[in-house]
Amino acid sequence: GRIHMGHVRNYTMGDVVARFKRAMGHAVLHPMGWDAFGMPAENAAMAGKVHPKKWTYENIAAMKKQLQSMGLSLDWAREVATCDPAYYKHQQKMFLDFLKAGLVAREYRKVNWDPVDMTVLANEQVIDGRGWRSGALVEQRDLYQWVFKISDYAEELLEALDTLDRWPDKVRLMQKNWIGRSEGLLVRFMLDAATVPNGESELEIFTTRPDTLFGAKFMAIAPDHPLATAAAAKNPKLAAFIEECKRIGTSQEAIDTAEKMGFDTGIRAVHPLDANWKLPVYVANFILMDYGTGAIFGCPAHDQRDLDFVNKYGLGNTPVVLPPGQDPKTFVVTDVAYDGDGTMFNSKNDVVDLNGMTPQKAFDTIANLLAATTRGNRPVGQRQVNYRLRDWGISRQRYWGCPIPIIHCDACGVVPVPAADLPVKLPDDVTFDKPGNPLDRHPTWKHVKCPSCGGEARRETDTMDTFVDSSWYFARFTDPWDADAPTTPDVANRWLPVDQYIGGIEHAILHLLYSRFFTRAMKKTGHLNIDEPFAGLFTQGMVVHETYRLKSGDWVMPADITIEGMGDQRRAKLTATGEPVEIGSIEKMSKSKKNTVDPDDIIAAYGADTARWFMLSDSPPERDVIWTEEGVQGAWRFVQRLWRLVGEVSEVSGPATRPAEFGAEALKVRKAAHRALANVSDDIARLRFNRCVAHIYEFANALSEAIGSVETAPGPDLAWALREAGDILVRLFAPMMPHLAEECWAVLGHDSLVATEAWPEVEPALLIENTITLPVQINGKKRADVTVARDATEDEIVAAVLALDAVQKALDGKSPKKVIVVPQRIVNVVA
RNA sequence: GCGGACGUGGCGGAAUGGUAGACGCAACGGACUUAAAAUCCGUUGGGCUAAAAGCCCGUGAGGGUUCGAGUCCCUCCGUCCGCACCA
Repeated sequence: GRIHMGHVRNYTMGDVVARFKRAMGHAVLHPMGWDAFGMPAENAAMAGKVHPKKWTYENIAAMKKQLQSMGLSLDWAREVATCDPAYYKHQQKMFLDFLKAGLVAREYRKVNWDPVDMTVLANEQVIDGRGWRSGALVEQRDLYQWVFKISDYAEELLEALDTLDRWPDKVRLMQKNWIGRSEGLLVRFMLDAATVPNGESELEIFTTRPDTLFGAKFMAIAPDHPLATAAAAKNPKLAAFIEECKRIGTSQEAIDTAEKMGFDTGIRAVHPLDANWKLPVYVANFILMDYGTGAIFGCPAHDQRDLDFVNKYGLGNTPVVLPPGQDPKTFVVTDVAYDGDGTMFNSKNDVVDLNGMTPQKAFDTIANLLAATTRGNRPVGQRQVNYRLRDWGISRQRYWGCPIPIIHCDACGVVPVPAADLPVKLPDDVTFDKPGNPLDRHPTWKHVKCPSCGGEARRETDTMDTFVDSSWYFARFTDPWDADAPTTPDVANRWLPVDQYIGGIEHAILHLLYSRFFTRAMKKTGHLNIDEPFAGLFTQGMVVHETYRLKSGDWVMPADITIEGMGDQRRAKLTATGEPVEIGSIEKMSKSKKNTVDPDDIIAAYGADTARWFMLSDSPPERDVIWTEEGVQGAWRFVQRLWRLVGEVSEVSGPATRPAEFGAEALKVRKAAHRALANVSDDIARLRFNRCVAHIYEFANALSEAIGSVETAPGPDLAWALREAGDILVRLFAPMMPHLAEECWAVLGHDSLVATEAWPEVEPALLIENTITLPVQINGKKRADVTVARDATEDEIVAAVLALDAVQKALDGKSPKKVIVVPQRIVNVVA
């Protein structure tokens, strides 16, 4: 099988990690070098709710100092960490292929802008709820952005989720919600000519509830809707309102506490089903320009936001969907909108009669009616599927990233860098002394000749989002030696998709969705011919640890404290000074909370095998592992025990030739070994490593007992069985504790490496018992056991059960109402 | 607000609708030792009981389906996660 463990930012990562490891003498358990050294700003900002600027420059200074102390220069770090020219060459080529295929666009976009760092924030950074998006630090700007047209694949990405049957439902659901498909209707409302600012004739809205058109009370448009802008030009109060919305709109607190605010523009819209029905057009702060058309019609009775709005502005509501069991004469909506199913009412005029229909039928009726009604050669209403998923903005105003291979020429416009000139490399001599993009500030780097006309031109100074790097590395891995192309399609198609991808849940949406898009884009451009990148996905938990904090609020490392007492009496103090320390919640290991355990310390104290064993044994892999000292010590003791046990086995184990017959003792050992083998094999395949560990403990306990009961020299059959058991035991734990296993394998007299040995074969006959013991229930409660032959008939079992004392006593001479025999499982007597 | 997951001993956790608590940690008792550590043996959900046998109660709370429910269904409580003014 092919397994990708973890998510590596790019192909140079191994090199970065390896070189740091060597340079620092530091064991790196997780390939996080890129985040830690390449992108301190992003990383720190996400982890610590700290403004990135502070971290960027301080961190780079700190990093520089650290590197100097190691005899290395910042230039060296940059060389390693920023860009593998080979990888970026192919990435740039692919970017240009995507461009040619219409998968890339340059959009004049409203972006979230960090005014202090002068950096565009990625979409996800603003909306993902982590840390630093406080209103004071984010403003909206209009800017050119390079985007990948992932929204072209919205439907396909959504539909194909059903084919990913080895992905967790949770991740599929998260992606489904992220794509956010909704079916509705685009409706063109005429505007009352006497009320419009500049002769505008109509307003197009998107709705998923055209069935509730008769409940309409108002229209609302986004503060940055063109109609709002036009109206504001002639209405200073409206302009002030819009300004206020924009100011508040970017702050998350404002959205959380969201008060619905609106401003009547004075414009009136004409109801599409009744030319005499005029609706006021408001500018409202809860309408998003990004979604639909940036305009809605409000039906307060059946939409909570609209209801909140009308209740504030006194516009009233008319219910048009009657909930089941309600009386149309008395049903009213006051504070809670009704968005459920029901029967249409209050929905009839000369044009159409919806009364009595289901909302779905009414939806279709209106959709068909408005599709058939035309104005100016276009239908008034048109079915439309909308997606929440937006195109992927990849432009970053940062140094750390793959340069976008584009040249801007005043005469020729946007010109791709010719293939022969790839890769576009980052300059080495950049300064980080000022905020903003060092590439843009660089004196010479961006000035180039236009490849098309030869005139003066400028390089694109944006670099790519590093998610681009991670979106196709798995394909590159299939043939990293191909110098000419990003992939060797034959090779990639043979290897991919990845059978089992293992990563953290934090990548559930972005990384995994981007990779799925990239796979499609690479298929379209001929780099791959597969549909999905990852056939199986497993999301593993994190290692977490208690946090410790001083009165002053400073966090303290676990290594610096001493813990006394137990349970509620547990108290911690600073080892050095005795100052009391508060024991806090268990959280993801992070540098900011200092609840990390240094891998060096673990390895020095217990060895890597113990660390691995503990992490596997403690919790199911999808759950977080709580790192505890006691738990690790327990694992360590077991390592010692295994070592002794294997030594004992090697002393008593016997001949290499298999005896023809096995006595009872030998058979018992063999059964234990093969049962453990069968169980571990099964659980490894299902990634249930904590159960594997339990089976190995059980087997080791059984083997110890068997050896303990050998008084003198064992007979040849037992000796052979012990030898077999030892061999199986070592191979069972070899994947989990490879170093120990190799040592043990040698002790058992093998010349080979256990790593190269085949997995042992189960002898099925040893898993079958001749007699089975069934629990006996009386009225569903366990009262006794019965031991019968494995192939006993149901009648024989019933007879045996009815003969039991406990059953006799319970029946008290009566015959049972019913006896349920579940073969190989249980017997239940219903008295 | 919407969506999802989860809730089992002192702790981490086992349990295709079929003996609840596998296995481990911690704790307690014992053996070994001058002693400690390590190691080995044993006990360990609660209650009734001197003890054993036996019985009763126990998987967040309440109800339901079933011969049988930790597991399935309904209501509620709690915790965690994701999305969040998406029309």
